[in-house]
Amino acid sequence: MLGTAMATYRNQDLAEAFDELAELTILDEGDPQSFRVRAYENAARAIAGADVEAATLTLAQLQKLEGIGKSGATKVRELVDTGCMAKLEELRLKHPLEVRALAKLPGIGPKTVTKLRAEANVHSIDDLRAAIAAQKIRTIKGLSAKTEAKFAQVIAELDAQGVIGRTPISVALPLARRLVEQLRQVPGVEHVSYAGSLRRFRETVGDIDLLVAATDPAAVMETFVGFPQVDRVLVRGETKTSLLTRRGTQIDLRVVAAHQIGAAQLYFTGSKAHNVALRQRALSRGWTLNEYALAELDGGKVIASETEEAIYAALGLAFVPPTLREGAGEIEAAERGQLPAPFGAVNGDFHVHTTTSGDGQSTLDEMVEAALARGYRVLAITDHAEGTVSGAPREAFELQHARIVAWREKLGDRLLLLHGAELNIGPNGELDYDAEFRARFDFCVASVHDHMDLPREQQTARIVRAMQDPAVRSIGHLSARMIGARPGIDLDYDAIVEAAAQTGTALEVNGALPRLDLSEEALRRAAKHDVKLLFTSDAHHVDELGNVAHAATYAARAWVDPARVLNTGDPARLLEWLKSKSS
DNA sequence: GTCGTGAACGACATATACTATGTAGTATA
Repeated sequence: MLGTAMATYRNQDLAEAFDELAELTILDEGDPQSFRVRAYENAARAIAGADVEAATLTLAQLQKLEGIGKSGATKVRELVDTGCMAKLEELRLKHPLEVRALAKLPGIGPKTVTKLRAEANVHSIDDLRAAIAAQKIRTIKGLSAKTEAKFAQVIAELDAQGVIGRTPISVALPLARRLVEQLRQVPGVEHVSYAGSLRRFRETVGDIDLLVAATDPAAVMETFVGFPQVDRVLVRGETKTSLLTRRGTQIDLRVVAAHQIGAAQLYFTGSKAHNVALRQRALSRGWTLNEYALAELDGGKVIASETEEAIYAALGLAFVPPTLREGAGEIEAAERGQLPAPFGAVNGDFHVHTTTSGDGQSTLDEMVEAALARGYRVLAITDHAEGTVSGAPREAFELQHARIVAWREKLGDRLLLLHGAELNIGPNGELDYDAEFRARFDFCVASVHDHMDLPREQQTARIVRAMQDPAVRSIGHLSARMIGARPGIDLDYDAIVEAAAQTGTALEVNGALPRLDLSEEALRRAAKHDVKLLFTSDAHHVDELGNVAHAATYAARAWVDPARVLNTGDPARLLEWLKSKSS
């Protein structure tokens, strides 16, 4: 089976193909809402949510899936049977990756891309830089010097964040997990993992490093280069292969012997600064550390190589979690046994949407069942309030309240089910509904969804004002950034954190991968005040409840003290805080 | 491109605000 294209198309791969088709069709037709685009998106959703492997279905069976018609079914079969979809290939040629990167810049949509390509010969971000420098943008009909300046600013901001040309973790992590799963299927493979900055949980990654221990490296490489995600192979050797995916992410695969995997993981996880420090430490003990082993300088006798734990232990260090390996004092802390304590298990979620939100995909019942299955003690249902596009009117919340009350009878003490809402924070700190209606909720998270360009003072003031509302218990995705796509709003973090501490408002660490918000910077600032944190999923589907783990992993990068986090470990602290709003 | 009704064709269409331009494009959960 392996080595043939047929065995390798899982529902996720097929759904991705239709999502890509939708993305390319938006560019092609210049309309994000065309019926064709929506049909592709529906098809992607239908396949992703199917409870059978779509690749095993016939044309007729495929068409029985809601949202898949004749054309979609034919495209699925074509891709599964031939390893390629003509329509997709055609659009990829027409709209190369560089063009798609252009379309992802904030403020630039499909229409502008078309105009830039046709009238200024701009086909990439670099072309755009040159056109701006040459003042060519202002000569295009419908654009002006003002637009030109806006484009320049957008590029400058993304450059400052260093995200252009890097892959956001929201793309890299699911891709890496999928590749790991695929490589596990290869005969003779004993170990597969991802390393690099992705394992350290950085927001964006330059490439994805995969590590394999296998008896037959050649077979691994052979299978690897035939994966459906592959666009082209950059380097191919016996132990190292690099390739580029169709989304433009570079993947490096390295094959090592099973007994060397610990040293390899350590080396390829980095960071460089961490590795340098470890190697110096090894030298001071008369040893040498490389990607194969920790060994004696004289004679080369191996001290440790099979696990990272053994290598750290041999060096007299506590195990350093990958998230802390940045060369920022972690070695010294590990030596003294003063690494931050790990977070306890997450015991509740405080940012969860259901189908009451226009964009929610799981029902209240499904969310409650899933929370029970996860062993939660508390669950706050927080659907969008009227201030956002997907928001629900009062009546919908009243209806939901009745259903939540009914659930409470069944739940008893097992789960504290809170009726909440995600309130929108207006440009001046206004909140949805009125104070009387808001007071009926058990838990409100308030967050910013628009007016991203206000000056710092006003952004800060709107959030501080929201925190002063008696109904507001936490602030959601504080900066409203989208990693790699949109910078966060401009905020005076010290003022925010101080106000949060004063009002007893928790700050959410939103674990949705495109957000990871609080940012590391905000988390570090929060540590200076007595501010409480909540790890949340922002789940719109039961499958996304696991985002809380991302929040925890990410927060670990900022050396967050577990005592600051309300919803991990012993629930007593959490339950007490819930009763405590100061006003 | 899909669906449903009736066997070929029409319905489907977040809504709203903002920005830059002077009507269109983009962003938002």
